[in-house]
Amino acid sequence: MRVTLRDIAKRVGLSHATVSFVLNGRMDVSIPVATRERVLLASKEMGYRPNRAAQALVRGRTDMVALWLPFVESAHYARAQLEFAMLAANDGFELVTRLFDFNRATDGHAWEVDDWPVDGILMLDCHQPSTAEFAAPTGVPLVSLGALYDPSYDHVGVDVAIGVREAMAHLGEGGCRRIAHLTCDADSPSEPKLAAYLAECQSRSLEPVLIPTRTYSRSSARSTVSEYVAASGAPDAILAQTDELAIAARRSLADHGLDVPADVLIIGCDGTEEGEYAFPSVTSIVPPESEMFRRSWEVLRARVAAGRRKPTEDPTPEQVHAEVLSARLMIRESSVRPG
Amino acid sequence: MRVTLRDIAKRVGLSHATVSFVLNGRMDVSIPVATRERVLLASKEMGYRPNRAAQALVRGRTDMVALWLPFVESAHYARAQLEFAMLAANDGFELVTRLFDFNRATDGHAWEVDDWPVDGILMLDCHQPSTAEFAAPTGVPLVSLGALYDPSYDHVGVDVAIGVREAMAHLGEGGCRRIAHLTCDADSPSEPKLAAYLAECQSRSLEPVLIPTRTYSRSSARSTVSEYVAASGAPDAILAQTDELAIAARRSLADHGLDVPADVLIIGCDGTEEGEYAFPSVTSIVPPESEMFRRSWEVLRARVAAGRRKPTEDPTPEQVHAEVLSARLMIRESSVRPG
DNA sequence: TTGAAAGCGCTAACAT
DNA sequence: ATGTTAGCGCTTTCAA
Repeated sequence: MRVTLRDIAKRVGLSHATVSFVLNGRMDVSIPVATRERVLLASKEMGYRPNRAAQALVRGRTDMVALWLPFVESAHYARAQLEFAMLAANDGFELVTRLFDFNRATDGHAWEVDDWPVDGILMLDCHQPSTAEFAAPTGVPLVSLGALYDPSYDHVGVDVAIGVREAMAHLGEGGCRRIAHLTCDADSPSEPKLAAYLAECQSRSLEPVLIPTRTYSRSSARSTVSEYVAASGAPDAILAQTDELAIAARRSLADHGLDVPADVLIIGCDGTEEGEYAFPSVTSIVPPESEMFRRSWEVLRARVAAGRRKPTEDPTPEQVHAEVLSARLMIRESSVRPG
Repeated sequence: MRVTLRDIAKRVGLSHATVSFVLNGRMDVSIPVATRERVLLASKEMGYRPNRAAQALVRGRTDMVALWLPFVESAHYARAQLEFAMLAANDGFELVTRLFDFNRATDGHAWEVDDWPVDGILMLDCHQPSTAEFAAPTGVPLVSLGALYDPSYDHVGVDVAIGVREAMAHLGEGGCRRIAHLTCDADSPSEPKLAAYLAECQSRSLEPVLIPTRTYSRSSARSTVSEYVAASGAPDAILAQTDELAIAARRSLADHGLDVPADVLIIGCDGTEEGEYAFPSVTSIVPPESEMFRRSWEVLRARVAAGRRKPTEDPTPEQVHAEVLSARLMIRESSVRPG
């Protein structure tokens, strides 16, 4: 059986309450240093581990925070997970990653339903009609982040419009007129990259060309691009929704005997290492990842801490933290005509 | 305040115990269908959510399982996480991913210490002296998996030796004599790929050449390979510990004006999509990922379920589940001389 | 300075 | 068929 507070109390001849105070380092209760040390020692010797469930039950919090991610395998999200895991751990929280499968969630399939409660939620690129209804009712602090953020919550968003503008200008300078957008959200005109692309087409008097892929997988993008090229010939350039998609497009073009960047220019998004090390290296619209993660965590941490204050203290009026960073174009080989 | 069992009980005029039985679907207690329905309805109407902490406290389990991963950003691990998240969810468990930072852990820094207890642990590629001491004492069912598995636990390991042999033979047929191994574990002769490589060198009378990179990052591999090539010239082929490292090596060779596969052949490991879509596509030693994940989960699930049986029932003798799958060579462009 | 006792929300044995 | 009751391990008043 596991060591409990009472076991320690018995060993040192104190009440379990006293032991609890000592172990929680509560200096507001005056307990002789000697006693404290005896308790600490015994606790160490007996290998005491607090029962987290019992603590959570009585404290009303779990010291866990959730990271919501789209159900997509991507280096961008893997990176987020690593960074947030460290940030959270530094502040005594454990991070649990939850993959938000929109296709299922929108079925009314109560996805979040059985998960452990968390003290805070980080939502990365999760802004869908269905998202909010899972988060809102719980009253848990929530920070929305990424290019697809929800401005009605605290957010540290990313504005991709600038990056897209730079990309389109860059491609224009490269002599491209027929610039296609490879996207998995062709039917969601509010998707930020798509919206920015369409706006740019308009302002530059270009005909929008959408290549709609069914999923975010490379294989899906490859076949979609392939079909498009077979049917309509290659565009001058492809602006892809992610680096992975851009790389898949590059492969697809190669299947058709077309070279990048000699025949077609390509630009991706997210600034992944995969893109950086690809051949040719992929020009990308890159968000300030680290800053976004760091800022988001700071905001969430503050909210969670505030949630812990006694109701009496300074109930500042609820105000949404609104912060938007910019994604900028990083030019690499895939968008620069050789020679 | 959140709805509790007692609230429901009050509403329907029953005791909270009865409500608990109904909500837990316990058919061994005979309760009229009509009553059951009243309870269920009230529970739904009132939006009842069980308090997970209270349940965990009294049940002695959390319905969470942990996935331990090396603290490395890799598509292979991202994939594992996705698959296990689904498998676990299907059986009513929540998956929490824990990144095992060996460098810190070995400091005696009690890493696992403050995390939530879990009902089971999946350890992927985590076999280090320090690993076991975190897992063993808890008595939690544990399945070790991956190429770096711990045979003293239940395991669904992967034998890379066959794949490495195939790779070396393949390179030999390609006329390679000087085959270098790019690895992050140059000083751990027990690391499976390294061990297999060394054994193959011996049996094929080749001089082993190690290119030891400091971390699993592409940038580290790139500079290490670069230094090696600058100092000793390019080898005939490079066998890399991971696909990511292989791709970094390819970039590094390009930095030196060398082509793959014309000048140098390259083989990676893990069979990632990144490798499949790279230019040239990367020949890889690929483990049967899906099968490994599926089998591991089945083993763990069985152990967890067994842990729940009443002590009286059939205490089968403890026996380690030992299963080892084989990683095989998948030949793609990077290891085939053109023309 | 310390201890007794209540109770967090739930489960499960034991009564009725 | 349903209610009563005793905890699970911990935090936190309130007394002593």
